[in-house]
Amino acid sequence: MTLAEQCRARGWPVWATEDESVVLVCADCLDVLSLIEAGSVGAVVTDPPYSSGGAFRSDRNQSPSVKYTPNVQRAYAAFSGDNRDQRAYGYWCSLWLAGLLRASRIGATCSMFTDWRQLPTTTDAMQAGGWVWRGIAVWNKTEAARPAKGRFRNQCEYIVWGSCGALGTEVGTSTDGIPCLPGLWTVPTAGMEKEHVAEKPESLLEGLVEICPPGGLVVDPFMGSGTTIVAAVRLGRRAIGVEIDRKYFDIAVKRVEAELNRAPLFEPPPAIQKKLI
Amino acid sequence: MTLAEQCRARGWPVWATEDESVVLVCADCLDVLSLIEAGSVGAVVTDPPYSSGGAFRSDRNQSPSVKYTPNVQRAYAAFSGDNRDQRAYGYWCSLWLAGLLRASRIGATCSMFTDWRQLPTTTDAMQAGGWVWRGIAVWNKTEAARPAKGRFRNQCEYIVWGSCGALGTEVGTSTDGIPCLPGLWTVPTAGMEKEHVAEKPESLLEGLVEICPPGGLVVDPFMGSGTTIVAAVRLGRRAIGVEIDRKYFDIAVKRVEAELNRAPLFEPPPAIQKKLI
DNA sequence: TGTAGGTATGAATCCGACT
DNA sequence: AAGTCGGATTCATACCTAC
Repeated sequence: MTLAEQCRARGWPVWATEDESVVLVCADCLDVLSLIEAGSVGAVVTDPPYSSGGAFRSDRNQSPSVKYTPNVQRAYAAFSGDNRDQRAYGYWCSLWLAGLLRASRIGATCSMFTDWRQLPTTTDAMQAGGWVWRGIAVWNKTEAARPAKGRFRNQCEYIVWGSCGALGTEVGTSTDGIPCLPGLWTVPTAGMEKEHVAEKPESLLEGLVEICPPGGLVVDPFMGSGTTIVAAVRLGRRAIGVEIDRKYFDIAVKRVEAELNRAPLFEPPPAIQKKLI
Repeated sequence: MTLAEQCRARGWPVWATEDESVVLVCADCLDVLSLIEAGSVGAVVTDPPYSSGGAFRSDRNQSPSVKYTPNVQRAYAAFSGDNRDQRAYGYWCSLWLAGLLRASRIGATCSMFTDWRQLPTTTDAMQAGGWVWRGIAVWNKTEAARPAKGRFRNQCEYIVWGSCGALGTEVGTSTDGIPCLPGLWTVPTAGMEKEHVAEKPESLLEGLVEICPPGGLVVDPFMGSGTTIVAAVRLGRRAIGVEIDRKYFDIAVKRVEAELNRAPLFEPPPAIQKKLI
């Protein structure tokens, strides 16, 4: 049984292309990961809920859109899984990271967003999940949440990345077709038409998806509104996306359908910026 | 007895201006910190040896210039204290960080360089030393990183920063005269005439020193070739620098003397770039 | 002044050979 | 032998030299 068939059999909403080169599932990722064929994944690219931004349980218990954007008029749907404390966040991350490792081939990579506050927890969790921690890439948002006198602006988010075992040396783990990738992207968020509080720019995700060999399988267990999957489709990678929240799942399906329906001859996708210093 | 007098009494090489607005000491910083007047420090800005760059003790035991720059024609003098494993590095950092906290006034800040590998250890050590961890600033070195196919370039180093208690709110901790500081600096190292393998660009340190209130006291317990002290002098801060290696201490003294002897009317220091996105 | 080509560089990393 | 050592190798970029 294919992944889509197994998920449908469990009663989860599923959207997939006919050849299942793209499969989107609405469910808890911890339930789905065990169904992915072992050794099939080429790259994990994901942006989990950070569970950051509050020292106390009551702060974290607020709905995320209230917590992160208190003065913003636009209302975002609440998203799930953003209410763990730092220790629990680490344990929880190591759970799904371990599940993804099982599904990954040797030499696959895992790239995962985090903010400054959760960065140490995230590197621990990645290693606890069995991945070899390889480094940190930086996303320069250019805008700080709150500029303040006498403080350095926290204007960056971070991408912690690692590999499933050796990188580009073992049989079948060639880096052919993968370029040298930048370690820093400067992509402003200003003026983005966001569907999700934490939505990332498409050009940023295109840069990250490039670490997956062409034609390889990209997995995003926290799909949100689907930016990672759109980028993967655009760059000719296969993709699996999982999202627990029905509202965001529906948004992601729409965006991925729209991307697949683009007529590439008349409206080619924007060139990926190779150099983004 | 003044700091310089106390250090001379212990037989350590000392260089100081007459008013002791700048004091440089050649000694182990752990021995010197307890002599600094409690509550006098406005900002710690430092770049300790990372003890990075190798999975095995034997790798770290190589001379730092072999470890970090094996193909390079030019040879740098060795520097001390670069051979601790990750746990020992954390303990050692927390020791001198605690010593600096005692010497700091409420609202003082500590900014400390680290690389990706030691970043989680560094944030732990800063908190263990009693500082309130406030964030991470980023130094984008641009071209300097070693590129590799299928990997994100490690082109950034990180500045972990924190405060001695409350920041800019308690009595006497005003942020008057301190601007909103950037959270990312893009400063290439290419073409730098370096005296030390790990020497940082002067403009970068000028940016960091700005977090100290004008006229305040900047301390660098790992002075190296003295870039932090030069930046502090240039921006009108008082400064204490400590360096254990005599060779680098002598270099630092020369650079600081040269900076103090500049005729500011005829050769003004380069304007500090306020905005370095 | 402009272009092309060669060289030096990087706060490493990897792997085979060895003890 | 849940190890250790040492030498080969990585490639985009800046800079230098030649034309």
